[in-house]
Amino acid sequence: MAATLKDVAERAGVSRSAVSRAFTKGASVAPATRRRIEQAADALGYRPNALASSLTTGRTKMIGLVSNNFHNPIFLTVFDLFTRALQDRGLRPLLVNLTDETDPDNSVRMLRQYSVDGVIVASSTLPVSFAEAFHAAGMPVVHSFGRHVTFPKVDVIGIDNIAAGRMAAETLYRRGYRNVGFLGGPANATSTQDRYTGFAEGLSRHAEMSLTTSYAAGYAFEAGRDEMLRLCEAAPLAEAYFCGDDVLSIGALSALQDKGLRVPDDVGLIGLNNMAMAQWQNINLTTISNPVSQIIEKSVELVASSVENPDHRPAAHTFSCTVVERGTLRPES
Amino acid sequence: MAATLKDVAERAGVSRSAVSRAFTKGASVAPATRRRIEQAADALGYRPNALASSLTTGRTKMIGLVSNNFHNPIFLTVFDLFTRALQDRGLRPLLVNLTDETDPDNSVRMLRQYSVDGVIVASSTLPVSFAEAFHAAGMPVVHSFGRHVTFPKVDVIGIDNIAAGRMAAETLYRRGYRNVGFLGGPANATSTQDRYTGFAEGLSRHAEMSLTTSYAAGYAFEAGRDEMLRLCEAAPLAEAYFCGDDVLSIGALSALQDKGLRVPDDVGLIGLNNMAMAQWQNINLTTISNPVSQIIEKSVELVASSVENPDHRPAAHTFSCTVVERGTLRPES
DNA sequence: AGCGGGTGTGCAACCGGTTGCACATTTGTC
DNA sequence: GACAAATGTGCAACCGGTTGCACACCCGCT
Repeated sequence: MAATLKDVAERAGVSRSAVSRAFTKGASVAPATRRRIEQAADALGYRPNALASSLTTGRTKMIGLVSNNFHNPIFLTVFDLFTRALQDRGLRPLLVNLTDETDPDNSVRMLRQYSVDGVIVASSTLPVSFAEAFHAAGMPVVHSFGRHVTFPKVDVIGIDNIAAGRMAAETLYRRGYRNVGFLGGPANATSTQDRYTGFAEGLSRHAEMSLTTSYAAGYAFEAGRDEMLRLCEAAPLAEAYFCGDDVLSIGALSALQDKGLRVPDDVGLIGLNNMAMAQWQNINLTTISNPVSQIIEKSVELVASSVENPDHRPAAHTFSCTVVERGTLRPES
Repeated sequence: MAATLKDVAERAGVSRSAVSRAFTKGASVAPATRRRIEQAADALGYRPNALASSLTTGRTKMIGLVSNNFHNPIFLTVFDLFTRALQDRGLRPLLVNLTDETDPDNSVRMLRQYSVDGVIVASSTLPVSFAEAFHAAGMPVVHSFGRHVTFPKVDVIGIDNIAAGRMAAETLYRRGYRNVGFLGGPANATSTQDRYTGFAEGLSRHAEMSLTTSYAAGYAFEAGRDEMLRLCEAAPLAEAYFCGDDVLSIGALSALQDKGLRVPDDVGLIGLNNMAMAQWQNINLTTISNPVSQIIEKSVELVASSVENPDHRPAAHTFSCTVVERGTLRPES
């Protein structure tokens, strides 16, 4: 069906090598031959087969994009930015949806079979070992939104969740809240753990602060809502909650509204991520920004460069967060 | 680095063909040989290279997933379901993000170079001709969420937007609204056009209905909000609006709340899609359901089967919508 | 023992490209 | 005009698999 190298070569009256060279940047081809080849190629609608050439060049220009966060609205932005950043560099995202899988073996095997040039693991919940499995299988890999560690085995690009937790603690303290709660995501997610650690540590700097802790079943609206409804029933509420993620905050907000409680007058809320929806005027969530686009830009840059330079030294690339003041905490007095 | 057919063959003391056959379903291999080969393969961690085999089999098991709706929250669900449905059949999604591109040439070229087995165009805004371009280039293609036409050149799977528009009209009529508005998505999107057509036609069956029309700049929260703010300034509002999409409705809702108007007491709203967020209790949007998961299941089934059977007869597969009663329209009297 | 049919395996060509090497041709230099 | 260097092109091998064909082998049957 589709024209091949041979077809073009015959039509142009040259060898297959000549045609191949006419299509590879930097090869030497006489101007006249090049013209003849281009004409023949145009006439036949010829395009070199990327997969066939990958066999000899060892490059497919495909990048595995592995994720498990298909329920958090922020990932719409994440996928948008990743795919565009990759496309801008001529790379193609091969998408892998993990859905509850925590064992990397399947993905590793599959992405090896497809000879991807590199892998991006985009997840704030997977353990460090997940991304390392790709590295062990010989693939360049970066872990975006992953846990910040000082000497990682693979590149990690994200925020320092512990610092973000501290920032939340400090923010609540300065607004005069004393009796506060942590409403985290799933307890086994690294981001939940680190945000909790930082939050608790930040609070402990101020003797008068007290903390109650609970975990939602997932990073999703319903999970946040259910957990907050439970809290409303169970015991007196805290004055303010640090939610492990914006979508949890919004769920919590909905629960509080249902219970007839006003935010921030009765209960304060602060989220994390600053996803697009947080600034919707009917939500107007005070939150901590996650510099998603910087993280993604850096991730793609790193995966692209470690394809070229396989023995590059992995590091943690950490971007800083800032508090975004909106309407779900009382103002600083 | 990675083990190849040859390595396994040498280790097992057989020919390369034997190894190949041991890995292809239905080929005849003596039990004893198979065992030796499997041992050797395990020892070397061998996995057949999917791309190399695609050269001779003509199948890559990759499917191009082309979309331009990376800002509508419903697409998070869409990507989740598509990737899972594809994976369940052993297919791999190669994601293409169009971002403002309306010319299919680039995508067609790229997906041909990667020899994808088929293409899914997932978009409610692209013209019919877009998906047809892949068909013309010899690739099996389905258009999910595309315009319903009676004799399409490629498979179209989605809802009948004209019928959905009529349904919205009828719903508003039965609830006693007489003076209504259409707040559409971008005027050049096929879904906007068809929903408008159906809505206007539905209204015209009742002499006493009157209609005002306006279009938001895109299928996005801010676009809906901005347009509704403009309407609030410009002229007396209609009693109720049919918004071309849930996310527009939510934007409109936010605008109305800001203006101190109550929904549904002062103004009614009905959306379309029934995305997850529409049932969030602080939104609680009355809307028309879009049977997304049926559409996706059917799309994947069709693309997979038209890979096997290339000269299959394309058709429009239309799923029906229903009104989802929630809190943004006054009750039927 | 002889024969027919089925099963298992290797050879070699092929899929659609790339690339080292050898050689021919052009170009530049004095 | 002679010679070296630079440039352009084809041959053939290779990337990692698949597959048609030929052939060897084993089995059961008369």
